[in-house]
Amino acid sequence: MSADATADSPRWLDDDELAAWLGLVHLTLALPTAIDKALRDEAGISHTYYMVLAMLSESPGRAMRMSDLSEVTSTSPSRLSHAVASLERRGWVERRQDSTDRRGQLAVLTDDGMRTLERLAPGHVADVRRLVIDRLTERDLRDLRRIAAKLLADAPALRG
Amino acid sequence: MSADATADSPRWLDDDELAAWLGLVHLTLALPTAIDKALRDEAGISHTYYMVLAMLSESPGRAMRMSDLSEVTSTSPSRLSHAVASLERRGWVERRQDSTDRRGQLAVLTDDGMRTLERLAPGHVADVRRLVIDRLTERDLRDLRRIAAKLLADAPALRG
DNA sequence: TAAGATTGAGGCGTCAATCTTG
DNA sequence: CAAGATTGACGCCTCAATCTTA
Repeated sequence: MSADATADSPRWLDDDELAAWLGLVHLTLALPTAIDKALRDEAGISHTYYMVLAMLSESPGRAMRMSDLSEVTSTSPSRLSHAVASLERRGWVERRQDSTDRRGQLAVLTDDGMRTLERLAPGHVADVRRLVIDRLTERDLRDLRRIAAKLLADAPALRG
Repeated sequence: MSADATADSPRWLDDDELAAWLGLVHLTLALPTAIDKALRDEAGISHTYYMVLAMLSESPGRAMRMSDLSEVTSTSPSRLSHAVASLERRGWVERRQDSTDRRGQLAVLTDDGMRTLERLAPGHVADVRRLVIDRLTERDLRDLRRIAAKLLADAPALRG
């Protein structure tokens, strides 16, 4: 990190660069806050927890290995462990040993967890539309996909 | 929140909308993590704390009212109180009563805080360039500013 | 030795309650 | 009563250490 930290003359950001950066910063602060609050009011869980339920629901057998689940949710192994432990206490997820590799653990969505997800999904999608999708044009969405893909691609620091 | 939560047929996201949304989600998860880690390794503070120091440094007298500081850093009053308390313990910020309105508190950047900011700034800007700015074209930056502005403008849920 | 996963401690943020001043 | 700000409890995330199996 910070390879230029000791350089004498760092290249500061010009006005356009700063505006883009600050826009992105405020977005990364405000958007998770809004989404988290909506889900917390409805079901007492964060967006990360919601994504765990959602990813499991679309996986064969409603089950995934912890390590795979960790990747698709952009979550560290430790964070995921805590999250699944918390969801297990609520009865929405169960853990089983992976039969093919005894180091692995499988997270499985319970019927109760599935019902919770189905109860939350419509409101969540409505929030996503209201906060993001419906505020943007087709062109905006295309540009957003392109920019996000560029920033996430081949960026060790921004991916697992 | 979730005005359509009880609707029978929510409008689900199509593939393009979902790709844009998930791109934004992974960005809002990965980017703060990377920026936080860099600053934490250097000085033991989060990006939010860094922004507090940065905003104070550019204010007249290196001072701002808590409520104003709260707005420009996209931070709740409570969160800011905790942050300034923590920065005060490190000796980087001090608090004073606002002389014009005795309800108000002024956060003031100390000399030590200024030195810390000057030590961190070059590395931080280098990180921002490496992770974001230098990966995007002029056109990308223009599109990013436009999209961020749209999402943050007139959105009660995404602003103070 | 590495890979998969967990644990407990400590830091940060939210929430609700509270205090003071306008 | 409203506005500005703080506090303590609780939940989530990071980090480092640990355990088990490959």
